[in-house]
Amino acid sequence: MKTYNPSEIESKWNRIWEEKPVNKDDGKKEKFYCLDMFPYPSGNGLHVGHWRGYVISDVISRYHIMKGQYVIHPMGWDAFGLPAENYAIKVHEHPSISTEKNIDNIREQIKQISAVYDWDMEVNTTDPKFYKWTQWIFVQMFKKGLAYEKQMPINWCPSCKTGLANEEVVDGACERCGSPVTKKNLKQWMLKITNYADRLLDDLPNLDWPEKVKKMQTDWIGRSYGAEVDFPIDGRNEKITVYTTRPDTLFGCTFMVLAPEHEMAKSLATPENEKAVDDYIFETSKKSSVDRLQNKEKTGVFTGSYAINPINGKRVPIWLSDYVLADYGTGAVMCVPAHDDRDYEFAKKFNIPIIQVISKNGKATSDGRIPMDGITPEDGNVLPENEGAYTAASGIMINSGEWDKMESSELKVKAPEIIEKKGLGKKKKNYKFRDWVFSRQRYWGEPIPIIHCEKCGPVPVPEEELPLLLPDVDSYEPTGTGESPLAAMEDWVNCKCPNCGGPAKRETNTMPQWAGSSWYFLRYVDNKNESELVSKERAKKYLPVDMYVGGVEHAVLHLLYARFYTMFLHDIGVVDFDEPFKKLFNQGMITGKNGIKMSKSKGNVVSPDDLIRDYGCDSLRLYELFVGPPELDAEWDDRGIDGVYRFLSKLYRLVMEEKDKDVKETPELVRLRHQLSYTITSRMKNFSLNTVVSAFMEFNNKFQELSKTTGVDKETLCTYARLLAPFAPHIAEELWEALGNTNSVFEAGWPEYDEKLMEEDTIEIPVQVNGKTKVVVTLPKNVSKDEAIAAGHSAVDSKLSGNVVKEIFVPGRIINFVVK
RNA sequence: GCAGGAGUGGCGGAAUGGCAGACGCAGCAGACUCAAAAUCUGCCGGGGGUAACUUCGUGUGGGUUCAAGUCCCAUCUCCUGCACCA
Repeated sequence: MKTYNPSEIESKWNRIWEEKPVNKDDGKKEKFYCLDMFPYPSGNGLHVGHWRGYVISDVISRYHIMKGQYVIHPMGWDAFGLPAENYAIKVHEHPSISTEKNIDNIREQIKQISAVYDWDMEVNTTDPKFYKWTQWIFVQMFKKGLAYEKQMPINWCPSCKTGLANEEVVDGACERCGSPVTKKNLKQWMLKITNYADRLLDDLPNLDWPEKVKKMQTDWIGRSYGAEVDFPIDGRNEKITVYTTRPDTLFGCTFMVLAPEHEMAKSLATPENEKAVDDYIFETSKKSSVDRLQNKEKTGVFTGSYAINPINGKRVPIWLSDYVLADYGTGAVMCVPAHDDRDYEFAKKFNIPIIQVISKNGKATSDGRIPMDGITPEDGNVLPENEGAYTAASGIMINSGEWDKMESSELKVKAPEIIEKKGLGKKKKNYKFRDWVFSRQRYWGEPIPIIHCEKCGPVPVPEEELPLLLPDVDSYEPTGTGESPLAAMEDWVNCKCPNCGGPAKRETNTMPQWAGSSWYFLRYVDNKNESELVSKERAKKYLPVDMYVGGVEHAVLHLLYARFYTMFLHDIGVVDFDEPFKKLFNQGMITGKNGIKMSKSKGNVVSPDDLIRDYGCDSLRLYELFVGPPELDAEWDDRGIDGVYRFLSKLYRLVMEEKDKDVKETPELVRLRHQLSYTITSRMKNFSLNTVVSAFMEFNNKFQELSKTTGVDKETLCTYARLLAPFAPHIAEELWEALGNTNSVFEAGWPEYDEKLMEEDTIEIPVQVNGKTKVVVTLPKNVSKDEAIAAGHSAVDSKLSGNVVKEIFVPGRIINFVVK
């Protein structure tokens, strides 16, 4: 008897599939686009954690092939960017060489998964034929005014020696290397992603994405509604505009705080406060953003100047404090200590009056006047009833002049308009997120296709001259000066203005890694097109992506950028949809022991190579699924793979023993067959891939038992092979062939099931006494209540002590006697 | 602080309100073997009992229900994300 030999079976079927692909577009099939987040070709190669997402997406792809669809399942390389360049520097090899080597290496590793990738569709972001279009998109954005230059302090990673987008800064540190991020004043190319803020937000509810990711994008964009209010400066013909989401509390404003970076900060200082103000501004400028974030203890300095609250004409002191952010809103806030935690803390620390303007329980405080510790109460100076600020917008307005007795929640909505009508300010919508800093001062990226002309300003490289090739340089290491290594290449930098022909200089910054990944998924389906990014016809036929599988780490970076790019390409007529990914699935991470992330430095990386050699690809695929629910993190344990290997060995032996026996099908076998199809199909639909594997094992155990008695019929074994095909494709093909079939199992279609044929004649029903199961009885499936109760009594009467006060029978479920 | 997720045997994990621990790993005992590996069979949450059986048991405390891992209220711990955004 032949035993299961995975390496023999797998190389055989890999060869056959190479010659006769199982996934074909006959022009009639419905398409299904199943996409993986493409990897950057790191020098370390793949570990079992990388496999997980690829196995999941391949199972989905093969399932859809079995369902009769044409599946677009491509793979490519996100090969520009910092990781690739840092690796090249480390191994002293030009990034173009090291990247190519790494791609060749990873491609071979990915092929070991035996996924149905269509390698004719492969893309590589560093291929000039690809980045021609990355540059083309930038030029289109420039023409539409969405790409613009700005001199400003940006996030700077001193270790990577480049500017970073806000999205790339996590807790004040570089997302890549973890170094604390500093500020550097640089002239930058920016993309006006904020123009798309509302669309990026408002589309989210329609996407079939994990709620977590939608929430992260919502928070990141951070839209808020409120008002800008103008506060005249006392004794000067100037004003300060503040942004507030709580204009309803305007009467409670007792001071104002400006960010130390605010342009008026210095000029507001009165002579006697000048030194303190200067010192404070200087101290703040020295702090890193990490320090500023971590130290939540309020600090501040009084400028000596006052502003006039326009609603009631009261003078309020103007302070500076670093808890106000310069780049959000107007960089100045009105402070209502009674109804804002931060303002409350600040007021307490610096003894500023606190005036309550919302009564929580709908009543004004009884006497309305409670003196505050250490200060003399001014007229109308009231403390909140309890410790701390009352921040909810619900309750009745008090101490608020004409607004008294109004409901706070209603006023909050109406106030911006009231303020606008009174000419005190205007309605305003604000966003937390900023335009996208798009320049990188590094070598290994797409050159930004812009020429700077003294006369004409920035001029795009003419489209027919694209791609603008990344020139070969002697030294590609980052300079750290804020200039790209390209700046040193005078021959390349100096050029003629395409507009006026005069002397001009090329832009020397490159694009961020995200540039290519923001649109690569569009290119797969038309990757050889030299005249268009993607043809209308192919875009219509194959796009957008139906299922996107990848890690959650890209929730606000890649996924937000890709949506922005797609919306833009929609707007200029390249594609006719504006959301790229209909459905998103985030697989959990595979970690080493104790949940520690797999990394070379930790020495806990598990390579798939040895496992494939010892157990085969099918076993590893199954174990990647069996290790736990696909959306949760899972700890890798090498020993677990023995279980799935034993399962496949037993299954193989079963089929080899049963196939020539000519076993007649029995009602039990028919029932099991349909139950199997039903179980696998429904678990597949629920995405419960770990329990799919359990179900295969369970049914295999049942069939092992039956093989000792009635045997297992061919039809049932064939059904098993078809169901197994998306999960363990090689052995499924082998068994399918052994069972006498001459076509591929992937041409056999996904097995249907008939719920009627799944039903058993008898059912097992637990008999409970006071909810505790005492015994299980077997009854006919359509048993009546009376018969069931009678059967229940005869089964447990000997154990009943006391009177039965209630008899419960739930058909097919339970018999329960309530006894007193 | 806010939001989301999780808490079940030695371990990974199963359970449309209806037999808690499926399936697998590890472990124990046995069979085969000169022996080992592989394979096969049985056992495998805690307490009590030779056993039939009994009792407790899904982070903790309450509640709803004939019946709760599952629903409700409160609470603790861990993980993830966001965090002075006015």
